[in-house]
Amino acid sequence: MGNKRLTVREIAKLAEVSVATVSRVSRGTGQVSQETRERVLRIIEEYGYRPSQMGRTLAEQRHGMVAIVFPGLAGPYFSELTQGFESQAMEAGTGVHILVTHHRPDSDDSVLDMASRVDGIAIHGDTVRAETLRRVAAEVPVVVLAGRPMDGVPAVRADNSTIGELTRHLLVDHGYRRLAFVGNPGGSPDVTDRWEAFQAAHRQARVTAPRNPVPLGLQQSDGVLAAGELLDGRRPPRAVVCANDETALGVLIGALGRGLSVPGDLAITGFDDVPMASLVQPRLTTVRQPIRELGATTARLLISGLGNRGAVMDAVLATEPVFRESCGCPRT
Amino acid sequence: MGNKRLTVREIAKLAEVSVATVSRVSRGTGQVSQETRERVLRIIEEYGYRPSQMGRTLAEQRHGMVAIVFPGLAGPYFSELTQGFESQAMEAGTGVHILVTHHRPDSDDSVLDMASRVDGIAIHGDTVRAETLRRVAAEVPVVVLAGRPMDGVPAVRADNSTIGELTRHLLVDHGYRRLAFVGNPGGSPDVTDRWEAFQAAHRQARVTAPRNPVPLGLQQSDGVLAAGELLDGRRPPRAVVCANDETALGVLIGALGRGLSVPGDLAITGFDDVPMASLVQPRLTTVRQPIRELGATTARLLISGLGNRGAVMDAVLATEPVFRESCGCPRT
DNA sequence: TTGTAGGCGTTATCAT
DNA sequence: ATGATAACGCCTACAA
Repeated sequence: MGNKRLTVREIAKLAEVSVATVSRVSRGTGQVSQETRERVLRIIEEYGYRPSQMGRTLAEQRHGMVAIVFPGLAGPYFSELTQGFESQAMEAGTGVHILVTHHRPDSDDSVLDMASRVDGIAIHGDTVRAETLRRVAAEVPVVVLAGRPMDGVPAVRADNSTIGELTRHLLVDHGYRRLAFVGNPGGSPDVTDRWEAFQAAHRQARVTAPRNPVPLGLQQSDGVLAAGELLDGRRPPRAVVCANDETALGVLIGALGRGLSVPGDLAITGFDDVPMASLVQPRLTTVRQPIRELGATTARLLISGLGNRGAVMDAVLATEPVFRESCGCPRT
Repeated sequence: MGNKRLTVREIAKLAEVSVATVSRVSRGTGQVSQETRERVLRIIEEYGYRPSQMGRTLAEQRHGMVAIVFPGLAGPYFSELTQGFESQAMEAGTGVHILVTHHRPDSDDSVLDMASRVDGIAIHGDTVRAETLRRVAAEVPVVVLAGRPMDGVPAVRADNSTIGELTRHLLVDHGYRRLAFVGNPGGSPDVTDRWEAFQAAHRQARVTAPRNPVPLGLQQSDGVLAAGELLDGRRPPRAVVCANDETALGVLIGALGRGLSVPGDLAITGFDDVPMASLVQPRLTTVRQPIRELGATTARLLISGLGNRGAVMDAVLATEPVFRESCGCPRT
């Protein structure tokens, strides 16, 4: 325990070869005679030698590591995103560093610091200020995840407009009036888009949209809170369009807890199509977004972009509405 | 964009001083005359110089970074844990690297690799094999989080036995028979402890415990699945003790979705006391565990332990039962 | 107060 | 096939 690790030089001395040979053997590059290789390998094994990342990083001028920056990590969304991202990074032999800002005020510093510890950074939505984004991009390749491209920084995102189809469905197909929107448009580009699509659908259906959204977060508990705010008021909405499934689930729980019938008294829709969406009763009508693919595409773009600039600048992944029962549709 | 970053030497030349002085100024150590400092600072500012982490790490022989290894990151538990951990790390001026294994078979390699990129590692529960834990501990300080100490590796965990009090409460105070336990004891030390406390409480109350638990994961969707398994069977349980709040919430949702009354037809308890626990209807009876503190304590122990070996070896944080309505207690 | 020079551990070039 | 040696960028005795 705590045996100071040996260095190339020491291994070289023990194996009676030069450091160059040890390096060649340990990383399997270049030509080394069978005999020498075995001798060196034996010493490496015996002393448990492992090349130091510090030295290697400096010599190779690369970290073999990329980072992904999130605002938080509650909920299945970030978990999926991470898995997609990591799967691709792993394939490229690159490690992944997750950085969570938790909306801390000094988080921009952490991101900047991170910039000098990795070969590239994927930044989720509005986690850092535009100014910071620029500075980071000046140091390492950056890809915006679930946001808009900016100043030459490419982006990967999902098509949020599909939530408009859901809204139209509620308005036109079901004939509901008085819809509410749960989500904070100022919180992230995704929610901004969704709120706008929600409004646009109202305009197209020539129905007056609510003036304001219910500006809460994206966690389940926020949905429960929203349910309280909406349902205990004087004129509860007939249907509520949520910025994501977690809040929709929260609203559903809140509504059922109040003895309301869903969709009878209140229709509810979400966004993401997380596993829970099809497990609850009634099942959740939502928009399916390829979260894993989103993460994977981001990683690919980031890692390939480490070399060549100027590939895709704005990848928008397709999404699709999933009609189940929480909106009032019959079970198929 | 892509302007190759300047090095100490170049800044030194521009400021007409030595590299030593630049270093002194940039890191604020040693004595530098007011005049010189300002001149150097101006150049640093002007060219946006920031010392390379690569060089610094190698020279200082430390990364200024610790890692925390998780099996996954769905749910509020890991989010809280991370925040507690980061708050302390931040105070020590240390960065935090989050590594998620996702139960991947090759994840042990990632952890090993990580060992040479950070100054210390906190490993959650059963995320790595014992053998791997040993090898990692041979390279850097390690703390086990939510698990037992092992081979000189200290641990920080919560007192899981309190779930026995909950079980006793259901058995004795409410007189329920036929309890079920949801959670996979093989999945993590925490669940192992909880399952054992559940059984022990049965023995003390002289009631026969169920032979087997419902061995599912710790996510909400697992709870919904468990509800299906338990409630659609021939002899549904009268009460179900869940390994954590997420699954308890899932069971609750599943039960309510089947038209059952909770706690009338089925009593439910959880573990953690997450925000949702007190927001659902009925509110969840559970065990409160100081998750944030758990993370914070782990970080402190890890970072302090970077220097001196031999501090606390097994910190067990207190937990307390929280009686609400899902167990059948009246609303207070 | 400031500068010189060696070292941190690795990789890679260029001889041999 | 192998070895000497120069980077890589920074920090820090030690010297001046």
